[in-house]
Amino acid sequence: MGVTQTHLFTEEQNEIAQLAKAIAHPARIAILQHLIKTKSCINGDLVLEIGLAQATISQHLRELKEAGLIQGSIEGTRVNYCIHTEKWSALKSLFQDFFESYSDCCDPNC
Amino acid sequence: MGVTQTHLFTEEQNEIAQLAKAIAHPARIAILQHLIKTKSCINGDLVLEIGLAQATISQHLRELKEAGLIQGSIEGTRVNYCIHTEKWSALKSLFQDFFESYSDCCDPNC
DNA sequence: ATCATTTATCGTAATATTGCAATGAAATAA
DNA sequence: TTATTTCATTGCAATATTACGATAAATGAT
Repeated sequence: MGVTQTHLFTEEQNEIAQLAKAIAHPARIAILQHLIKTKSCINGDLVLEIGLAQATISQHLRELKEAGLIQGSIEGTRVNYCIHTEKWSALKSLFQDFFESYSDCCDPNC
Repeated sequence: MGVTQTHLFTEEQNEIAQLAKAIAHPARIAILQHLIKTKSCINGDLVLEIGLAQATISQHLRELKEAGLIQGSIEGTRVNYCIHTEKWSALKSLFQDFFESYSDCCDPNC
């Protein structure tokens, strides 16, 4: 026990949950917001911006990368991360559809 | 260690992360979808619908209730859960704003 | 009152997440 | 070459999550 029973659920349910989990930490929200604001940034900037240790930031970056939400390109000794536009759009649509599946069905005009 | 450093982040970052965490499990997505489809339901229905034990479903329902996303009303020995409309709308707006903060800033037309 | 039904809670085990110091790896600068 | 800088990875400790059996609490039925 202690492990999510993925096989019990649909692919969509698992996908929504997994992407929600990717953004289910304030540090990762902060990272994404910083990436959006500065259009790109590096690990070092984030360590100063957020108060967490370098190893911890790196770990959060990896999770966001594994979820496909960001991508990094190496520039010398630095790494330039930015939002993965296509994945971001896909996430937006997926969540939008999920949230609207409620309001749509209860909207008296439909 | 092992505990999220909430104090390092803004209230908004913590709120988005916390709500994302509330839906960051396929069982809770399945529960919400079932509530939306049937417009209301009870614990027992969900145990049959989803393959998890009654205690586990009850636990997930509590998490959704604590996040404010659903509310339950007692009907005899049963409990009738439904989506909390206002909170759902708030969640939708919060996520919509977050997702659009990227596309807006990168839209060449703005 | 007794029993059945339904949901919540408790206790516990297995696993996952969070955070960081220490160390590695890779490029640049001296 | 020998530092220095920057990021990734490893290993570990603390805490959180997931799941379920057992049990409690509350209502309704007999």
